Amino acid sequence: MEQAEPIDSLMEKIVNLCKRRGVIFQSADIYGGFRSTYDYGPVGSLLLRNVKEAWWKSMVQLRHDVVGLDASILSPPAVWEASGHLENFSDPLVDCKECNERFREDQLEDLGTCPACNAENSFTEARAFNLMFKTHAGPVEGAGHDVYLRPETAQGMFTNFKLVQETARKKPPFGIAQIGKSFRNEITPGNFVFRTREFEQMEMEFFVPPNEANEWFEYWCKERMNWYLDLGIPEEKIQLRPHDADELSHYSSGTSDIEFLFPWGWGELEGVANRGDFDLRAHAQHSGEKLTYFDPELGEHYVPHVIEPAAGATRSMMAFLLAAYDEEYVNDDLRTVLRFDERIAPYKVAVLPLSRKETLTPTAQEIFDLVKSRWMSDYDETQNIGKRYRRQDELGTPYCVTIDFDTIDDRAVTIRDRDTMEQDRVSIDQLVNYLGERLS
RNA sequence: GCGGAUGUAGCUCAGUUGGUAGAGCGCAACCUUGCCAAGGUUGAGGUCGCCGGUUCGAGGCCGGUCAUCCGCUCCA
Repeated sequence: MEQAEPIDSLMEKIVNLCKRRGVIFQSADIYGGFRSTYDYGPVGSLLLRNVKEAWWKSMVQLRHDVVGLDASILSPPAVWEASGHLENFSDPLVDCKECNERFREDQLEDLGTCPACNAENSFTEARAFNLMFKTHAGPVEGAGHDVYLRPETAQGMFTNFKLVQETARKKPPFGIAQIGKSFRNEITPGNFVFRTREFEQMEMEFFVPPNEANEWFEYWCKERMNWYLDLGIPEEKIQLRPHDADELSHYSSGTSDIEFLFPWGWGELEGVANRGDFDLRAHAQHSGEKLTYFDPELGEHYVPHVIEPAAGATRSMMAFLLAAYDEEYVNDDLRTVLRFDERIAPYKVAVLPLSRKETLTPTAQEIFDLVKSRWMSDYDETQNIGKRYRRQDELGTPYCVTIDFDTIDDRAVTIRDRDTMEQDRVSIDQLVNYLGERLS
């Protein structure tokens, strides 16, 4: 069997597989692509959804002390003045008055000489290039109509803190969780979907009494690490790294990153930050609203402190892809398998009639109807069975159900396991039970 | 943003000194009573990233632009 040229890097294999199998496409592909934006295809949209649902389940559904929120993406400048993003969330840029080239001030070797045209002392004053996308609301463009696309989902939890706390009748320690898109005008996006200007976050703000902040910080670091491990990220590819004092964001008094070992090195999947009372205090000050909690037992008001586990949904999805990727040789043929945890796998079950003969079709349809109402399933009847098994392997489908000519007589099907490649003969009556014991 | 490289079919690539495009795999249809990318037949699919220039003629040359990769820098 002739092999295609081996592709050297794991990233290239992943990008290639993502395009071939409908996981991730570059946006506006037919127009030559648009930098730093990606579209999630038929398989990728399932995968991303599963990552988000696994997060939501562990953070909201299975807890009594966290509630959900879905806040707006557009927000007025006042929010970002209070949050500090208008002031701090920027890079200093200078322009050369001679050649109009633009540079990052902190990257220039010699502040007096332009690297492009060698002009002396030609730079403008440093100006902040804000990383927030700005647009305008209503028909009139200009001052007073500016709105911003949120650069993080967190502020929605802070501005809604009081409403959520009162309507959900929660008292600290409690959290507000949100999944949604955020936008940052990054100067240097890259590494596939790792750093993009439009991305999806999974953030939770956990409000605690000030004296409990440190223990909750430790708690969430451990909890979040376990989430990745539980979903199949191997221990040697994930680490918790505390930030040095000079790395801290403007809002943070302590942060640890959960990092994954990407092919290019360690990269952040999630930051667990101790934001103190920075945000609620700032919003209280700017809005004039009282954002405190009255503790009836202590008989006093206090501003809760915030522990924030903020994860990247899209980059986590890429980490799960990379961690799941596996190759092995079967009969001298390369077999590519995505060994996803079944909760992450795009399709849980594939229904594969052994032949396209009319005698099998009704039964195959019957079985597809049976499984698709419970699990996201695929149906494939083209080409030979071996080829179809390998296709499902590349999508990480845990179980394939095949219908053969005996099925018509004995009402039993063959279930093939992705990881062991072993087969079980199971009666159709028992099929849902059999799969239900193995899938969530 | 800077430096370097690259861009030809869904994927991986080949296209000799300019003479208007090929392969393998994949995909689709049919045949094969068939369980791990099998075999046979047939077929779809490309204005060679995009725009402009030079030329009788450009996938090969020139300019611009968009995108990707590597390095620097930076950053959830």
